[in-house]
Amino acid sequence: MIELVLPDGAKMSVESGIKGVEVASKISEGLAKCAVAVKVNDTLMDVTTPITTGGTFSIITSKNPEGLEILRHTAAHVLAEAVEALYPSAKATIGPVIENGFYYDFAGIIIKEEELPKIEAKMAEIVAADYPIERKMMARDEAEKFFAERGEPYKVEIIRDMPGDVKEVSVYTQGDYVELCRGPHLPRTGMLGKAFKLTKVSAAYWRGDATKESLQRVYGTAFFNEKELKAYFTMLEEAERRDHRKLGKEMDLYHFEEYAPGDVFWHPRGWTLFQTLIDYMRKRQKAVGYVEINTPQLMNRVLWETSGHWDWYQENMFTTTVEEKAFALKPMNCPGGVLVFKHGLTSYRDLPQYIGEFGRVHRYEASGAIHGLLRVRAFTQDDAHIFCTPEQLHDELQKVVKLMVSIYEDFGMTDMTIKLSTRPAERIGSDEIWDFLEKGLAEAITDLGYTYEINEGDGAFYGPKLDFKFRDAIGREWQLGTLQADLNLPERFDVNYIGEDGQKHRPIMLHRALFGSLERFTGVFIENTAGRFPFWLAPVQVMVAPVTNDQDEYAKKVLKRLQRAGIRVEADLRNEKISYKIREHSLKKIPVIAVVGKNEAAEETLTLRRLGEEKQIVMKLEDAVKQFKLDARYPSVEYDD
RNA sequence: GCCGCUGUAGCGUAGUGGUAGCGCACAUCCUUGGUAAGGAUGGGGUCGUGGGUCCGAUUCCCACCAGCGGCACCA
Repeated sequence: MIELVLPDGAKMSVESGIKGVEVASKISEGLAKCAVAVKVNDTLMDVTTPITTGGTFSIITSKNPEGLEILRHTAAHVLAEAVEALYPSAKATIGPVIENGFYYDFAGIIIKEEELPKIEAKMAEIVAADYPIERKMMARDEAEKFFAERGEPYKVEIIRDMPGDVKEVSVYTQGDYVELCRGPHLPRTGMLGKAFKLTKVSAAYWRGDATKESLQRVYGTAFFNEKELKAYFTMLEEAERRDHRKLGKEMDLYHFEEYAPGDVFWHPRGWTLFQTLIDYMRKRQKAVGYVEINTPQLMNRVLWETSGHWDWYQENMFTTTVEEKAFALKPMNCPGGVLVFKHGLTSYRDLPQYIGEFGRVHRYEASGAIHGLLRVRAFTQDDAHIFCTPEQLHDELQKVVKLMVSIYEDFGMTDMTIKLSTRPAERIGSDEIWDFLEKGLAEAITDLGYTYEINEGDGAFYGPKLDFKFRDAIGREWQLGTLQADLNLPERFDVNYIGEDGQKHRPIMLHRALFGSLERFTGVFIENTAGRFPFWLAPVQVMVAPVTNDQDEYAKKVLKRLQRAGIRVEADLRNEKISYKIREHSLKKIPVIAVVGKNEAAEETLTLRRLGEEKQIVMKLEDAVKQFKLDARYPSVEYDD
């Protein structure tokens, strides 16, 4: 006999070897019916696997997040069975659960999007057949032989590559289909139900390695009921409406041309937004001691060889040769910053130094990587390099993180994840330096009460980094802010400061960008706000709209008054009905429409309609000016008045 | 870069082996209307680019360019 402790603390004594589903039916038959899996001592197991050890015990149903993962994992197996049935040349590889669904990768076939309904129909047949899904253990060499005979070379490779101490593996059978898998799974294919859908096809590399063969990936998703499935697709459709590429066109912010793939043509309204972001950042940075520099776009290749970028990234650099001298467009601002710092001698008394640059950099991104404003070939970083002593490192890192978070809060962007990227396999600098810097970054974050995830081996070649990631409309993660610690560039460029002892010492260099790329930040921000910018950021803050042309003179007067107050204002004097103008400027997401008619002209007032609000407010012109001036102020910036 | 898909006016789209429509936008005129589309008329297209097949190609084939979805990459 073994003892199981239920979630409510109740203890249950059962014979060893009992199945999870049998335990469930002891509690209630209903529970047994909807049990997806069980959890014994934090290990998930199939409901049909004999339980031989006592301990904590819980039943996983559709209510648990683990339940949904198991459902989707089983859906992936059903997908694999359907594909192998429909495409005899298909070889199954792997099919994991991912956020919002699952996928399965196949070798030996090409599947087009229009073939997905056919596969879904086959999956439905497998569900209708309601095969029991059975787990059994196989000796490792037996399993290898078994899958080799079934013509599943990828399964064989997976078994071969398992660690040496693995002696047996689990396989799952549903009908004639057999899959190598750790499990657990739904007890029967019928439990998958109807709430699944294949969503897209794409290519993927075997084992994520671009030098290996290309596989056919099929993505899908599954839920416990059709209502949730439908809600998921509704949510996706709404998210697509927030796509910055769509809103960028609708709001007339920017466009691209074939002549310059991945390089933005900013329109007046988009550029105003862009410049406002820079203006805001400049004020925030100035307030905490940053200075600003500007360095050349094009610098001699020798500089990039010194910095190490040539060795690492020459494939991704734009280069040109003039009079037999090779130059490269800067892909980073750091060497420029280093040269400015190095120009002259710096005393320890003058550290730390905060040297900022709104630097435009060019990187030849792979053609398939370009994505709207989120991944471009020319972008502007709100870059800064901080030179400090090792003793100052901890404080300086914390200051950057605090400033970064405060800035995101001003934009209402609080849903971020912080990643610590550690030393890559190929790098420069000694292990002692990496140890010191990785520890410094980790402590800076934890000491401030934030948590981070580790991206093993994902650091830059010259140092570890903290990345601040945000999601776009449909949930893809994009890195915005970055904070990098670097002892290598100072070494390579022989950067020094004069210490108290009169000797030269090596400073630590921090690289940091808070927006990261202004272009990317703009894109993510558009998607986060669905284009409804706060007043202080809106490219056009107020649109003056006369009811009839009789009020044109008053409208012009209002326009001039607001312009003089520094408000970004336009007047729509076209011969159109007021409802037409309201509609048009609302669609362009202009925060305030100031309607002026006969009454307003007579009384020197404005009737204000704020975006998204039905109610109208009548204000004296001068009161409105005061209000707009307050609304236009940047958050977290001190104003003297 | 890899695999698949797409490319028709500024934007959104229909369509075809016999050189193209529609809506919005734009222009002119009528209308001067108080909170999400008033009406009429009109201009605008080498159907992504270059080759090929064909009597004839925007349509079929090939290459290239660009975009989209993933993968790989991302200092």
